[in-house]
Amino acid sequence: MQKLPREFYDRKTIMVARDLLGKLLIHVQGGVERVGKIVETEAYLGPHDLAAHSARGLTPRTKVMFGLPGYAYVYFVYGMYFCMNVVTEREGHASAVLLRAIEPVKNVEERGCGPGLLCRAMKIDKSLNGHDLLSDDFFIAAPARADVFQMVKRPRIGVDYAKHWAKRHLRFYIKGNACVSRR
DNA sequence: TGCACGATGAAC
DNA sequence: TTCATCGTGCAC
Repeated sequence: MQKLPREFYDRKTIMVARDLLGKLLIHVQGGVERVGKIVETEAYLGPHDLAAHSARGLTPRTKVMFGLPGYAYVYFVYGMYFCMNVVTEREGHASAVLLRAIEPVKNVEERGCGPGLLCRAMKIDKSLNGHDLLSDDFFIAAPARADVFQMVKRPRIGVDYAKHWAKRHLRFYIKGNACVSRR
């Protein structure tokens, strides 16, 4: 299991979003190592992308998105869920990849289908906002044996307000995966 | 200082 | 289609 290097994140956001499929998200908390396989992602390209939070500019909330690649951007939505992103590209580019679903691999008791449930299952909350994903307690790694799969591209979920940006196929998932069979 | 609205999920 | 629930951003 190889931890992804900084250079992995310092690339085109769409490439990062595609390449994150099949990778392992690891969160070690209180001596418990939880592992989930990433099966669905969405790319948010930067301030010019009207669906991205960074389109609102640099604010206390989006600060992490404007920072270095390879850091976690965790935010609170709808008064009850957390969503986790991975910051991509150079500092100031303000782009990120939203992790939308994981498949439980180890020590994950709940299903992680959907960005809110993913965070709940992996015990990810606001305290991990701005956390370096090259750390030893919260990171992403390539599995020892990469599985073969087909990738599907679709429009992103819940961003209808973003005009033409809502139509672009910036959502990626592993074909046939149980988590993303609907919508 | 107030308020409309979410990168959601579950129920109906 | 509706609702739970509250932080964020922007209007005033």
